[in-house]
Amino acid sequence: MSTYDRIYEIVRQIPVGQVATYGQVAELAGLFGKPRLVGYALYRVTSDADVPWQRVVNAKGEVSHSPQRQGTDYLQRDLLEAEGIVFSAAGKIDLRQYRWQPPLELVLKAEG
DNA sequence: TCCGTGACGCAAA
DNA sequence: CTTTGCGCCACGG
Repeated sequence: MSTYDRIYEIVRQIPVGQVATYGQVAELAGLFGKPRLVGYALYRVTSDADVPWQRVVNAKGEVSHSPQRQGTDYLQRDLLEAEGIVFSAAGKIDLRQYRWQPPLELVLKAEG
């Protein structure tokens, strides 16, 4: 069970139509204060990995862009809109509405 | 073993 | 609103 495996484990539990932030996923994976690791992990996700990577956005409710992604950022937005998530004119998601509330059991597990 | 490489978050100015 | 600076580290070659 590698660090990245723990991250993927959390992401797999985000329900359709909801999103989590990188920081949130990091905490639930027992990596408080290390949100970058989540980004690094998602960067390595492959299409056959069964991980809904599109449901992870940054703390501002935006899809994070990077030259390295080569268009998958637009794919991410498309996938989310297909799940019913609405983007503002500024390209942002209302986290108050769509943020995933993880089950208490998961939170307690993260706190160890 | 060493090193380059990154989808972030937050506070301050 | 924007720009800095810093924390932080697994993974592949």
